[in-house]
Amino acid sequence: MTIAQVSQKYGLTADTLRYYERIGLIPPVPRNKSGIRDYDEESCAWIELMKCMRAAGVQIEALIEYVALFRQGDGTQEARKALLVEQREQLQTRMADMQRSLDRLNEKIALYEQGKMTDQHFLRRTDGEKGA
Amino acid sequence: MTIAQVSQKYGLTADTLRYYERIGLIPPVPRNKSGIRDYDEESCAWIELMKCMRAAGVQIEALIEYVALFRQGDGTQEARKALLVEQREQLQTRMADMQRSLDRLNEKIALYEQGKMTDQHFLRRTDGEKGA
DNA sequence: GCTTGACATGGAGTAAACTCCAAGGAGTAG
DNA sequence: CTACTCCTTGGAGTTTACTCCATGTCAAGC
Repeated sequence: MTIAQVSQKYGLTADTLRYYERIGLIPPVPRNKSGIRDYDEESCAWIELMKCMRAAGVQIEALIEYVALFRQGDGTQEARKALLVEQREQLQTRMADMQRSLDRLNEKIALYEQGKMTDQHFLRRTDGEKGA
Repeated sequence: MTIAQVSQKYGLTADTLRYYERIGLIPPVPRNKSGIRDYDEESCAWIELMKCMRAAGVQIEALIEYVALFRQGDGTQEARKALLVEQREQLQTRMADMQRSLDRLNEKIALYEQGKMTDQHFLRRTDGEKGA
């Protein structure tokens, strides 16, 4: 597959795909004799994985390190696992933060829906002080 | 409360607190006769709210607009509610992305835990192609 | 009265993650 | 052969959200 096709397939720009490869977020992509990228299934799978991780906010640095360990191979399983566990924890923490935020948004929206929002009332009671 | 105390209380630097006020992420904080900020409960509540929203990744732009509408008052309830609903949707989308990512991390970690990770095996089977 | 320390402002600098661009090569259509 | 399009690289530019800094003010302590 050409870079344009992969770009289309995953909704990432060609620039982003080249950028990901350049910084080591994905392993080097195979090239044809003219030096043009020819993405195979493995490359695509890496891209899809990284798209998923990035969409979830996992830091590029951590992912680069994972790929580096992976490419190094021999005896890096423990380190890789530790890295994944660390990222999982961070992810769970962020999700908990988001849940708290979501709860508050829901409360506020509910107040608006109940029509309890004359401006002056809202001003002092729910946002400024008690945070409904 | 002084800026130092509020900084301490919420774990945000004084620079960040001043920055938030400057860009309108929170309404202007009351000052004493020397022009020094004297945070009251309402200011603190705004800060706490914004800390929560920011921790969840809600964009500053949207929050600034919310505060602007809020300060404008009269007849902006619908717009404010729409804004909150929009942010709630984005938050839910991001949480779903994170859940997908979390599921994949859990799968991978489980494989490492089962000791199914001889390098060559892992290389082709789970990461490169099928993405376990 | 002078020093010290916290706070003020405006503006420059930083980090992360892209995003864009200039210059050039390779394959195809006419 | 020429034009065209898509690809290449290296490097500069952009956006978001802070973070740091120079310079200055003011109240309190010695």
